[in-house]
Amino acid sequence: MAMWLMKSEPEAYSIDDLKRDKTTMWDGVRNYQARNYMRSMSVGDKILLYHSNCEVPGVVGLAKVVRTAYPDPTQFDPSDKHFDPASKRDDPRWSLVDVGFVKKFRRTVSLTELKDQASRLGDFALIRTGNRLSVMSVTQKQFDLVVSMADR
DNA sequence: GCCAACGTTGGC
DNA sequence: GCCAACGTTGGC
Repeated sequence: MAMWLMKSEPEAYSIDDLKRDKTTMWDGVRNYQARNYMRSMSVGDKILLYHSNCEVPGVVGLAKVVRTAYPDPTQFDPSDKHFDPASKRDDPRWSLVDVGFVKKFRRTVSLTELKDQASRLGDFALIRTGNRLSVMSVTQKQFDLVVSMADR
């Protein structure tokens, strides 16, 4: 089983929205590496949910993969913000997975705290400078450390 | 709102 | 295939 970290802007879609919806299509990802990660996901893979572009950026809870990758319908919708006119229906460019709510942490594990733990986290994509990936893989050790930080 | 660090696009 | 211009991400 693999583990991942996925970002969202809470103003667009927050962990509270996911808690309400139970599951959601993780649509709108328009980055090839992030897309490739989603295509490699399996049902049951664990996800650290991260809030970006907000007052306290950080990991806010856990989710899981509930459906493996399939074409992102928003790429074909001209009225959608993420419409991609270059994507063909018989060869869709963008994929998504369905994500299910698992739990919301009692507190946010902030980006600042994660940077403070950089030496224990090892090579963690999230805290590499200039990283803008919205989907990244994490190791079991990194996953467990973040979860233990949330319990403090 | 600023801006650094990217990724993508398109002319050549 | 190079690379400048442009658009986006996301912390601060």
